[in-house]
Amino acid sequence: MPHGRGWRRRRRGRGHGIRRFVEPCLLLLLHRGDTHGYDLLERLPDLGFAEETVDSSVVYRYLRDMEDRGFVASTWDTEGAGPPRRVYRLSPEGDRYLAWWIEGLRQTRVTLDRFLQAYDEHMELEGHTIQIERTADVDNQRSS
Amino acid sequence: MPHGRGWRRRRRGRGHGIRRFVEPCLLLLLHRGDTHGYDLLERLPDLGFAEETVDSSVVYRYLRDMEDRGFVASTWDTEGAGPPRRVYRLSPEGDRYLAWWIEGLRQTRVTLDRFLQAYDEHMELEGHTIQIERTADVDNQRSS
DNA sequence: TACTATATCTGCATATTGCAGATAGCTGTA
DNA sequence: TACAGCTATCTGCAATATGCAGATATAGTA
Repeated sequence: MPHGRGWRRRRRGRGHGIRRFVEPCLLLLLHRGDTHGYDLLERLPDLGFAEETVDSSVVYRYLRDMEDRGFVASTWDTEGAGPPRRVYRLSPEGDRYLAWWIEGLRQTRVTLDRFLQAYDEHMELEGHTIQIERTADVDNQRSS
Repeated sequence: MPHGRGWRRRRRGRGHGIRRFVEPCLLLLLHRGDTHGYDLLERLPDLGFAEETVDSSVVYRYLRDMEDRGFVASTWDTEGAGPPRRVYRLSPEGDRYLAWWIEGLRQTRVTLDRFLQAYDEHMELEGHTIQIERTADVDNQRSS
């Protein structure tokens, strides 16, 4: 539960949004080709994180975690300028993991659409009711 | 991060899915009319939780929390059979909170669609590449 | 040297959520 | 009466998710 008492007050966590969404994003980016964490971090905004920024710690933690689970493999790249980079490559398991994610996200979209449609339908009915009430009021005013 | 090492192993949390999604569901249900927690719990499956079940503790906690934040108000109903029920009513604040949720969920849908489209486009390109590679192979076989 | 950009990683606090179980009233039945 | 089962609400706990702050290190530039 949000601790904040006020409106929308939520210092940590983004409140709504899809859980663990960075994970499929990283998987897709890695499916396009091998890279290191910092590069992935910079590419994330193109992939859904237009408004919201992802913290670098989250990206690095997911990468390490996915390596532990065998979805990616890393090697050190000491070529070029700057500090060494840990370059990640998607494994066949990671490929299947991405497919599993996509399946889940498609289901999430169905759920989301169904909910938003339920909302719209309810509000439209509500609108009609208000319309009828207003008409009734007008009639009352006329008849009085 | 998921602690489980195996595939899809995730005993708690549903992994993907929309965070706090029960909250807007409860708000919409309450917008349709006042009711108590148990009734809301039973109505939730109609509203997006077709597959997954929501634990009763989650529902009751969100209701109490939203009451603390002024989005709903409760009264005890001791009429009728069974134990007393705490009946919730949406407040004007709760009404605006629902509207805020809807706004966020529409944004989430945009993000989700954009990601899934990026995936589909990438996979289609991938498919084309494979097609070209295969054609090249066939050509090689022919020329050899 | 000091500052900046690149790059990775850790610790902490908070938030989210499933699971287990406590408590209690009412209903039907052996 | 006893007890099983349904209704109804609530608490504690553990696992997970995630933002924030900051540590560490390399290399280029003023």
